[in-house]
Amino acid sequence: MSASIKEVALKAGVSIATVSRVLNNTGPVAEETRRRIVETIENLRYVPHGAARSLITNQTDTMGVLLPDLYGEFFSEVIRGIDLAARRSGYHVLVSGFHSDRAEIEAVLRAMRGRVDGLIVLSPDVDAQTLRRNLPETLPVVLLNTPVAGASFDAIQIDNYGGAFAMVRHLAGLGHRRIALLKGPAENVDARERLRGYRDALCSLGIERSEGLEIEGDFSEESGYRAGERLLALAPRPTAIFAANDSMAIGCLLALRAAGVRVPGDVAVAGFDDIPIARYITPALSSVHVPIAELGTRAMERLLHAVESKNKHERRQETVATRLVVRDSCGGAAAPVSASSRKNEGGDS
Amino acid sequence: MSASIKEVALKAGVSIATVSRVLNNTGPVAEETRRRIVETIENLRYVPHGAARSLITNQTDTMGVLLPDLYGEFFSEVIRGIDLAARRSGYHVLVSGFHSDRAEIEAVLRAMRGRVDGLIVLSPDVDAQTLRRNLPETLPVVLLNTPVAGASFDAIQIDNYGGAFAMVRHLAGLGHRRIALLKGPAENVDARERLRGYRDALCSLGIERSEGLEIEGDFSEESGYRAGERLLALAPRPTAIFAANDSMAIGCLLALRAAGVRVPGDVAVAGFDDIPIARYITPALSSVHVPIAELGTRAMERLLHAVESKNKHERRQETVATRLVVRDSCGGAAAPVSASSRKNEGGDS
DNA sequence: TAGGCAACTGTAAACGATTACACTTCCCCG
DNA sequence: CGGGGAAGTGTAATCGTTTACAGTTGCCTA
Repeated sequence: MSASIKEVALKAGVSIATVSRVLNNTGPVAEETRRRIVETIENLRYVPHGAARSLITNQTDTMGVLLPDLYGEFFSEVIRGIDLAARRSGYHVLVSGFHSDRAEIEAVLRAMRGRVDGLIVLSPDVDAQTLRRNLPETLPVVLLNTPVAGASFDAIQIDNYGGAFAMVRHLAGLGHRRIALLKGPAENVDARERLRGYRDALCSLGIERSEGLEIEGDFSEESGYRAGERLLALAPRPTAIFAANDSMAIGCLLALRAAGVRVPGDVAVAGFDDIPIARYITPALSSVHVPIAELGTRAMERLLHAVESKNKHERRQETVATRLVVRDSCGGAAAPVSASSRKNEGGDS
Repeated sequence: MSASIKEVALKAGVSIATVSRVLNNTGPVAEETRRRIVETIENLRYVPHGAARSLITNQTDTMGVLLPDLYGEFFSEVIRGIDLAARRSGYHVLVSGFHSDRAEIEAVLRAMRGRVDGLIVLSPDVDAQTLRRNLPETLPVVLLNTPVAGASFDAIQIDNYGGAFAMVRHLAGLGHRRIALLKGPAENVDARERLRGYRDALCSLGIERSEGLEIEGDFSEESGYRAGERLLALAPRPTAIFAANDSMAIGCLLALRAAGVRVPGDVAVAGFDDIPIARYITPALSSVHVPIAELGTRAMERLLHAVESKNKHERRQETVATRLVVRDSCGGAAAPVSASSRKNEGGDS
């Protein structure tokens, strides 16, 4: 294996304590000695052993990230944001991704001991109990887009509510009154919040809500297609369709196209997430932009703060603002509009 | 902090050695004693300390992944493949992503000591020298899509050559003779190999190559757009355009659309990578599909093998096959065709 | 000139595990 | 009845660091 501090000390004719001192710039070392040691270190290409250091300092300079079984752009963007913030502060990132069942998550959670200084958990499936039970109490944790209520964890979330609210009001502003909603899975928080935003927006506009205009979906493109077909069969057709995510919006768009319905001429369509494809599909899809990387960055910054304060800081729930992106599919103007910027501090859910 | 093995030993009334034995199932332990220890472990919610264990066993159960500044789907897919294979064998994954300059890469490489058992490097910018100089010789390394020639490293690559070759022959099979190539950056290996495949395919078809039909590009959508404009201005227009990646193909498509040129009616267009957008753009883009996740999986499997054999195994260069995906943009048939499956063992480049 | 303080350095005890080795028992077999 | 081997357990060294503590200088000041 590669050289240890002992060998460096030997070759430089000093004790390991002195080597350690120049390594960490702690305590005084004579200039001449320092020079000799630095030189030896370079000759031997010595690098301190991470694990050994961790053992004594009780810190690993590593942050863990726990992800669900997650596809595509969202995943990479969130990691990008996390890694960026982490590296800026000299931390490494240990990812553990693509988990499905709970036993697996528990195993991974436990395996984190002695490996990370903090943890970001992004998982709709995990409950606060499971977390607390499988982690040392002193380990700082930040929940990312994870539905754990209560003030016991730091948490960062997308402003689903505000985004949906803004989009519906935008559609209404274009003159639409019969606005359908393509719902996401009922157990998904994002979906629930978007639904809430939709309903409240209608309410705020004085438009009466109709059960028939809320169609079931599961966030998949296919469910969007089927929903599109069902919406077309409706007695008074909706004039606008708001899908709770872009995949469904695209599926819906395809169904409309197949049926010969013009978008936005006959029906306006909008999505949520602003995935890259949204810009390219014809017609270009209006959507609610979610700053995914920022989500990651914010979570990591929060975590860094938690680590610094030794987890004794005040817990906080943050919401990351979304942004309306208006394109061809809803026939509106072209300028992006700020959608929301709620920031909810303190511990209430 | 959480309990240590010492506390477990104390509470269970045994020595730490015995606890360690039941932990790792090494050596004999009386049934009654084992029961008592297991119980104590669960009561105390004891989990072995990763760093401490690493120190003595000299293994971390973690694999490092070094990535360049990389966007989107490719990134997440490759990580997915890597993580999948890693977890299957009980390893964790330490990512370090989004590096740009070399000094940074060196720093990260060194920081890996004592943190990982092996390393996957995915970086067009790093040379073999830099790698060897900053890593312990005993550390297994697998290069992923990284242009390091020679037999000194394990390496996995995409079959860029075969994919490009197949696509050009497919276009020719549709009757095209003037096939333009939209090149990628000259310093990029992927781009170079695709260029080589293009040229060789033309040659194999007895079509004479024309300098004018090879247009510069840098893999960006914008450069694709500009290239599209230039191609339209050409005296005898090409009847088909093969872009070295999908982003450029899409840019090109937009340029053609803006100019009122019909695709595939007037000009056929094809790309490379088969990014998700390819399916959705109108007309749907023919492309060469790259199994990105498989790339990651294969790299990790190779790495696991290297770790098992203590890095004393035979080095090997592998190539992952690509697959032709024919869609509307080139006006051909609809059935996917196997493009290539070279596998090149042993050490020559 | 003695005492004290600063600068520099070394010794040794941690950190939390694994594991070689040695030590009891106990049982079995000749 | 004695010797040997297996089973069960403990002691202590070890991994590569950091760091409290103590020791040695040398210089300054009273």
